[in-house]
Amino acid sequence: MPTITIREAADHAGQVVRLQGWVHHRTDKGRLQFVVVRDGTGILQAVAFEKDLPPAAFAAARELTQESSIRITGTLRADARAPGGYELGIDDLEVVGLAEPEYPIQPKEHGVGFLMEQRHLWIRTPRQAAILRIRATIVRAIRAWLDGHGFVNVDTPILTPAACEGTSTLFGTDYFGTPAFLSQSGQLYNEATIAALGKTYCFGPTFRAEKSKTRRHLTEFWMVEPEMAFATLEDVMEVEEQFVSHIVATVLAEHRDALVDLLERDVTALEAVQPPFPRLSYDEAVARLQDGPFPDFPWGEDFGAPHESYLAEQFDRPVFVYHYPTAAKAFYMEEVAGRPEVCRSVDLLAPEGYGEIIGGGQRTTSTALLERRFAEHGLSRADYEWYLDLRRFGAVPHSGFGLGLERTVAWICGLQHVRETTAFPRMLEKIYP
RNA sequence: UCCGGCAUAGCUCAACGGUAGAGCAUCCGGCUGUUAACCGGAGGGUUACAGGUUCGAAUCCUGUUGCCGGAGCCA
Repeated sequence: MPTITIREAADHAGQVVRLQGWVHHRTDKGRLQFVVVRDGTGILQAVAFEKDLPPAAFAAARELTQESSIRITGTLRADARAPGGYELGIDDLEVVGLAEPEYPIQPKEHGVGFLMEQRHLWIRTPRQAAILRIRATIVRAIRAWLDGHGFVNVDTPILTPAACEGTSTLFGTDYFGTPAFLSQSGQLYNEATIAALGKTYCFGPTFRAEKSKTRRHLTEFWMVEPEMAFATLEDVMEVEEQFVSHIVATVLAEHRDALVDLLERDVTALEAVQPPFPRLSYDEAVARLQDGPFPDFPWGEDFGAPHESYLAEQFDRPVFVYHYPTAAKAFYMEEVAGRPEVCRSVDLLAPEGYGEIIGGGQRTTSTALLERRFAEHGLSRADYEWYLDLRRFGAVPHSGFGLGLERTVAWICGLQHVRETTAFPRMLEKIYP
């Protein structure tokens, strides 16, 4: 007798099979019990008639509580009355672990505050499980595309001696008596590794101790940061549009049903994500804002969420905004030739109000410019001697970007908040469970 | 950190100055086709906390805490 998973149930219609999983829901009809089983791959209705089971097994079926783990055997058959079209006619049942009564999460509406407190159980629900599966697919697509395009995975340290960018707040810790910080970016390190390997990327957790409290912020999130030697801003945009399109196409190919059925995602919006993406200079973007609902938007300011949403709304696919004001961006950005007030940076704004999912640009090769920026940003030059070495010994034009995994998952899945994109989100003042 | 809102049974909510309630969940009973089943019964509360106003406060006022939404900042 084969032990099957629910995903492959249709292939076993007419056969006697074994299935193990958790009780998602039970309907007690007396001498007839409906047991809806969840096994991590799907959901299947099983039905136990008293006459078909050993008396002890049927008695156990009558006592099943929500989320009890069970092992059942029976005949799998097509039945239009069952959700999903297939049903398991139980002929024996074994309780593996009887769940205590009053499982907190019911098949009804709950508040998000309550669900986050129960996150360790909430992830069992089909919708949450589907999101985590899609996240895993996105991670795989990211690695597959980069690995297939000559990038070498070089992971960078999480414990770091100083700020990478100097702007955001860092989580501090003690490193054998000296202060250390949790990394907020691996980029600076990969500016070093590209001189050894050409094209590299790091992909791991990133920490920002910002007091940010919005639907697009986590204090711990994952970021993939590709970096390329001999690459310009224009090169990076071409890479980004190919890369993002591949990620979206992979999810559509593997999870269309989950997107439509469980997440109620409008997949036509995702199907539009094909290269090339529209390109807008910061100057043009500001002009659009001023001609639109933000006539007083001052040139030089960074965009807020409403501005990003307005710009992104005008296109059916992600849009690049490049050549931001130098003052609004990180210290390592290369200047635009002849216009030092703007820099060779580029952000990628996702459609449908999801905002910036990628930030990137061309890094400066000028030690003089870096030394000036350290002073302007209040950074200690001594912390960055190694970074200056990269300019002293064979500097090349180089560029890269960082893609926020959780924002990308939220966008592709059509979620209202990034907290559902990771199993155990870390948010402002929230670290349980 | 700032602005706004909310806090009543395990959950989702009602009661809005006059005896604290419902649905779901739980427990007991019934039912051979349920789809968040249905029917009958039971238990379940320091109305977030502290103070104040009042004959009387879940309700009005002040403070605290927590949560939700948004902003700034960022990916």
